[in-house]
Amino acid sequence: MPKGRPREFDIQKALDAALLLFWRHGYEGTSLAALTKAMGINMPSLYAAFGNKEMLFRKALDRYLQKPASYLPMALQEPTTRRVAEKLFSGAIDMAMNPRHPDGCLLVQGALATGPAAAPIRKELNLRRAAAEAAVRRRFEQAITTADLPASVDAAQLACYIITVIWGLSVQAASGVTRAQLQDVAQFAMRCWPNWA
Amino acid sequence: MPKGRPREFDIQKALDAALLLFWRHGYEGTSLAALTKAMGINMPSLYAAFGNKEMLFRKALDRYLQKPASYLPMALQEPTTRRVAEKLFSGAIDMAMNPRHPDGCLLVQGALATGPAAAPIRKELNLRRAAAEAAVRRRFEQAITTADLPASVDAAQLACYIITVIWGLSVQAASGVTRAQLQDVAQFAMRCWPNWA
DNA sequence: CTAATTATGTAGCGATCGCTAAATATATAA
DNA sequence: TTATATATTTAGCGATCGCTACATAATTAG
Repeated sequence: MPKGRPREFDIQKALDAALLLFWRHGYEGTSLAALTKAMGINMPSLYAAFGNKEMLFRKALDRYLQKPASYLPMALQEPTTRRVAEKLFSGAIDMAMNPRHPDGCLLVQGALATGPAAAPIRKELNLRRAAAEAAVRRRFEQAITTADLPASVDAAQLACYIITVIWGLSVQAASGVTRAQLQDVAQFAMRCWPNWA
Repeated sequence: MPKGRPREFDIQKALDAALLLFWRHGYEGTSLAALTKAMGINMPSLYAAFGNKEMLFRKALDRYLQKPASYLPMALQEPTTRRVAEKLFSGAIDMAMNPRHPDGCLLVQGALATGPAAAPIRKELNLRRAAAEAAVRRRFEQAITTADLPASVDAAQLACYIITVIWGLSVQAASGVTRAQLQDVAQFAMRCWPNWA
């Protein structure tokens, strides 16, 4: 046990509460007053445990990627690229429509357009979205070497298409569209999967 | 000429300046101080001419839909649904990548996730996005009656797919993706256009 | 025990938020 | 001219923003 007075709150539960708020209201739309209230702690405890608002958001973002958004690395482990794509869509829809947390994707609605003060967070999310697309691209490049995809396919282009549709699904989810509609979109999007040589 | 002291600024140019700020920084990320500076007027003039921040945003939104986002109703006038879809994509990309104004789409990045104070604006944008999708759906429904689309096609599903991809393209545009990449995505998305009976 | 260390609660910092009262300036109407 | 009406300027309102100083409480080390 460390020295000093022990912390009276669960740092993970507090982080989860912060994640939910950032997810629902965005980085700029979430005030520290709302955060401390939802986390059940007061301001000095928040600053001692997480640094400041920006660091708190980054830690909530890490947690988001590890837990609710883990569908993406999971999907990349599917044996065929077609099943990878299908899993990416179904996983994105399941997450964006899970009633246990806000609709949509934190990477998209966390800070898409912000004031100058939140520019570092906006850029961080840009990088994370680009990283997600790069992970999908690498998976497709690998599939070309194993002949699961024809060599004529542009892996980067295919990944950009899949990810673009997923960001679109995230926007739709945040807009109140039904799960069935998103599933129809995903099914439709899979119609242009490469059969071509 | 009306009575009283004449207005010393062009109300349309001021509105355009406000539109650019809202577009780039979102509703919450745009302060009235930044607005008055960019519009070249002071606060009482802004309130006399536009009401308040929310009304100013709504008027900027109207102007956005009439001018930069007019590609959508234009595209719906194309003779065939395939060309409608192609024009929707190319128009969306041209607008979201026009260097004369911020990247992306105001309907998406204006207020996707907000704090409670901006909830009315967020809901307004939800409605406008839904209205855009409904307009595309009606165009496709009409195409079924003229046999440009087979009756087996679900017009609502097709419209939802097209619009979802466009929102995704808007997110990608706001992320710094290149025009060529978006054009590849659009070309790829058109691969699943109905040839089926 | 005392000393050192860490967390909590209270209170409030300076800055910015959206917004407006009051005075002044410039036009038309009589 | 005088009265009326609208716009601009200056100044600052109350509220909230992110953040922190300070005192107090609770633990370990010695």
